[in-house]
Amino acid sequence: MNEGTKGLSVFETRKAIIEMLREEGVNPYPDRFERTHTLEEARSLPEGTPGVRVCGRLISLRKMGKLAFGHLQDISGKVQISVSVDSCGAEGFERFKKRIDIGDFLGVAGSMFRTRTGEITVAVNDYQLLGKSLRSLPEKWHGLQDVELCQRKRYLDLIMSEETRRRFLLRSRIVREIRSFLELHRFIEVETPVLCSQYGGANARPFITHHNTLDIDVYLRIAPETYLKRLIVGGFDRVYEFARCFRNEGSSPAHIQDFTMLEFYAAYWNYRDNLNFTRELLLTVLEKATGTTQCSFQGETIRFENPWRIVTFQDLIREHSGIDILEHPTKESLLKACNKSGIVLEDIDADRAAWATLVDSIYKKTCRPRLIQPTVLIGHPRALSPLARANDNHPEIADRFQIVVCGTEIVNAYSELVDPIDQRARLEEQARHRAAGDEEAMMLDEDYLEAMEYGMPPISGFGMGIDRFVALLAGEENIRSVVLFPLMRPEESSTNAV
RNA sequence: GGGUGGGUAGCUCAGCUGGCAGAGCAUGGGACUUUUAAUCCCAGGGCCGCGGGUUCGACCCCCGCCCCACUCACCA
Repeated sequence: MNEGTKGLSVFETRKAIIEMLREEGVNPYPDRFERTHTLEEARSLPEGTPGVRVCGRLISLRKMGKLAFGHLQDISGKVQISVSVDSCGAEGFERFKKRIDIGDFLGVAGSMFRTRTGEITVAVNDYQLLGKSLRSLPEKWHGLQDVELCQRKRYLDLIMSEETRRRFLLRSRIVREIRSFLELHRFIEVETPVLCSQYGGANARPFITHHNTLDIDVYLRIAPETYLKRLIVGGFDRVYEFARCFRNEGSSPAHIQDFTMLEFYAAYWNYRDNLNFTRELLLTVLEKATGTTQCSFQGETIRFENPWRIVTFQDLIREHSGIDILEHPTKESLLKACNKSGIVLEDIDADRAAWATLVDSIYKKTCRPRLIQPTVLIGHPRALSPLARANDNHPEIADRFQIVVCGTEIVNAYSELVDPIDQRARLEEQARHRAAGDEEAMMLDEDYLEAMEYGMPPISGFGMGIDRFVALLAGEENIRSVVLFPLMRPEESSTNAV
């Protein structure tokens, strides 16, 4: 067909075709195409509809002597096209066969008809190349199977996999519905710094970089919390942010270093108000984004509409390990109880770990993996929550809740600590942990403390891992499956190219 | 970081006891006016992840390294 291209690679062959096109006066990369319908819209047009102009990527092609069928694909769907000697003329058909390849972007004009096998199809009487492809697409039947390739070349995964397209469209829809629910409830969307001279709001190690002009090291935020609370001080009494956060720590199916966290803060609410709101938020978003308030995970049906079990740390740990943490108020006593119950806490530095750290690790070890249905966990030790308000009646615990689904924390929320003097004392405590070598302990943020000293109303805040939430609703076990371009080590070829 | 599995053509995958590197899709040539994993005939395409070693001979065995997935540990 294309004389003189025998033995060349696909890439070289296609480049040769581009040269031929240019010689023929055809621009292989034109600047626009007038489209009348998306492909999904075209599919529902009645037979005989004339003047249909659609476009997309040609993803399959079946050529015969005087007739060819293929499918165009766009984000809405696919539609079959037919190009023939009858509809495009002998010359037009020959040029189609010689110059158009699978993978090309193509615009066609024609009318709708139904084939013998009943498929609605565009009978093309004119076509235009809209973007020449130089590489062959992955195998049409299996698509991209290599997980590494799917992540490195997500665009190919998206071209080849309907399931992948649906997954990322779901993510967009979830974010849209969350935003719309918050807007409906008068929350104001804001953007706070990603590059910070102080980091806080969570216990995690940050990424550090350098600001050349100011000649200071700066951190990528690990959470937006203290900035959002400064805004409450400033009078924005309901704020939220979809915050890209960065934590320089290990990766796992549930952890990625560059992730998205939704945080919102509402003045005049306590954590109970927040829990009621959160339930409404999640049920509404689920219903609107997925059409149901259930999802399925590892063969289990997760029913969000059922009443969520509310359980304290103390009761939950007692239930799963037999240990009553309040009967063991010192770490020595608690460690002894663990040994007696046969709970092995490897990698816990028994000398350095505080009582609260032990509690947390007993919970993660014995309880969290078994919390499959949505569970509201309350009664966290105050020491685990340096920015949370202590309970008025039980000052050793925090007014805080977490929502755990499928063994994963989805939501973390509390009544915020708004007392600047108490906050200073707690951050000083954290600073002592830092000095003792705990890299994840929070920094003492004078600027934040000063903001608090101007006065804060009652506040309740909320944080949710968007990637985890989406993965849950998409039935994915690895959050990388719902991140378009997860960070990976660069390939050799791309490092050499520099 | 530890453990397990994987890396072979652009893609999806075979590859026997260590004995010439294979198929399908894709690509090039030919036939074909209702195909849809089109079909039929022919052809081209390989740093078997990288580097050592053992061997007459290594995709295969041994050692080291790189990348990916899962898993354990820390973190959401």
